Amino acid sequence: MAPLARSFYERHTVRVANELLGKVLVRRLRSTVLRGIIVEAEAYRGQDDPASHAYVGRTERNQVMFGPPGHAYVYFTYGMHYCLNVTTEPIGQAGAVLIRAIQPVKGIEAMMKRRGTDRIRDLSNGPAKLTEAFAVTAGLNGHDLTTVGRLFITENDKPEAFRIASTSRIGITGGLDKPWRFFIKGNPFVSKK
DNA sequence: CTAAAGATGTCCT
DNA sequence: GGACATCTTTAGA
Repeated sequence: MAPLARSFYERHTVRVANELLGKVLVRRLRSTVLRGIIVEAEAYRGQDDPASHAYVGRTERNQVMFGPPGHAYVYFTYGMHYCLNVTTEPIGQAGAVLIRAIQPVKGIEAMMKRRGTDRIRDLSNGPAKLTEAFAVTAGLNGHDLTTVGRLFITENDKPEAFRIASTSRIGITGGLDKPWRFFIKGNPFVSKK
């Protein structure tokens, strides 16, 4: 399956977050390929969004959010965790979608080894968990997701029907009025309860 | 099972 | 110097 085109990402961030649900994240390592279905995502925009890193304007850390759409924005937080976003909106306009949870499909053995657990449900049901399972670190910050490289996103070749639910975003203090967290209803790999 | 606390680096004021 | 888009471990019911 070919990676999603740049035009997919070059739209309103909330719309992209919705449509990323059910898509497949692909991570290519030296001798392994990891695949998983995106089951939870959050939208973060710019000056209109107090919860966003880009709210304060362009800085060294968040500059990827202002760059071209369809790139990975990886940042380090809480002193020990990485989180994976994909950039959205046209160049110059900040936007990113945080991938919060993934349903493992392929390479589960390798994920278990990386995560140090054999409980499938705990492999990638949270933003920092999935980056560890998928070996995503700062080295992938700014990586182009529209080519078949180390990391990209494709359509699911075995799609199943699902319904989308939305709530306020998690772990933030500002922008709680915006229901910009989206997840697949009833999916056991969604974080929280 | 739930609740509480600790770990820990980087960014921004 | 304080806050942080989190997870794990430990203690207790």
